[in-house]
Amino acid sequence: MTQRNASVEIIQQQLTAFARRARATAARIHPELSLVSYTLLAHLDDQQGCRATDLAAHYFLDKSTVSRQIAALEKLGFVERRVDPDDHRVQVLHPTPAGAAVLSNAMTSRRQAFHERLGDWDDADLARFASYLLRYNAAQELKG
Amino acid sequence: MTQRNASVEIIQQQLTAFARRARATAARIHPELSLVSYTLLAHLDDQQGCRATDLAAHYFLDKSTVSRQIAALEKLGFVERRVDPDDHRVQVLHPTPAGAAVLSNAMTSRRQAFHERLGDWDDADLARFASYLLRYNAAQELKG
DNA sequence: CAATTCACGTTGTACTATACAACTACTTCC
DNA sequence: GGAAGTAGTTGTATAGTACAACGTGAATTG
Repeated sequence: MTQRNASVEIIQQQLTAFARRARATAARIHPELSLVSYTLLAHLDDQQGCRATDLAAHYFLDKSTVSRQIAALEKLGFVERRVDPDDHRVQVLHPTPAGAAVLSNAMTSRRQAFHERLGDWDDADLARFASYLLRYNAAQELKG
Repeated sequence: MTQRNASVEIIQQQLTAFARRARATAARIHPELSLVSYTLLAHLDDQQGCRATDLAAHYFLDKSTVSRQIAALEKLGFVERRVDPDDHRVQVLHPTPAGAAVLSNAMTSRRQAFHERLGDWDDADLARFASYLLRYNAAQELKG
């Protein structure tokens, strides 16, 4: 096997191993917010509100999945809906203050966990790792 | 925000994005074998047979989860059990020829998909990316 | 402008992956 | 030989997901 093939094989295995653990890890570091809820809520926060359809498109989820996730977040009081006055079909979603607070805690826990795991990396390696992941995912999105 | 924090943030986001898509991607590249089935079967193949408990420990899964996954793979005719003659509690698991065949197809598809995504990377970057992922996951396993 | 088509979201249904707890069957150790 | 431990299964519950059918409102078009 060439060096190149060996590298690809390792990347594949390691990304797969990571993916398998991600949900469980998320549950451990912020039990109050699942990986998906966290992701959706973070997107709402980041975008200053958006539509369910946008979330579905962005995360390759079915609109019914998003609908249920949002319903759950709403039931927990973390998200609120505001009907778009220009188009009554549309509900613009926003984190509530409680949602923003729980998100902020989760982000802090996540950030801390990642900083711990990456604590002994030097800055140049971190920057390079970050750029590789960006590049990898960007390619995914185009071809996916 | 420091450069270092920015890198950690990106790593976190990108790994999370990857994880979210991994199952769906696996389903697309090899519909006949889910991400988990694939992983377990690959492990059996790689280890030349092992016990359910070993799989559970290795992948941080509950033994009941492994039990059901293996039952499903057995039902599909991809795995067989051989009671360990030295310890009748133990079932040593092996891929069947059919299991090895389907695994081999799935591995080929995966490999191809990864090679495509990584096609325009140069060898040095690939090798470095692989080493970063190894390092990241190794740290996870110790602290996990 | 009325009728058709389209877009947004919800609900019914089904399935997969997962965990925890209770259980059975076997082994080991005192 | 009985107590304690280990391997695996089964019952039960939950999360996340998809697809299909639907309701409702918007846009287009003949």
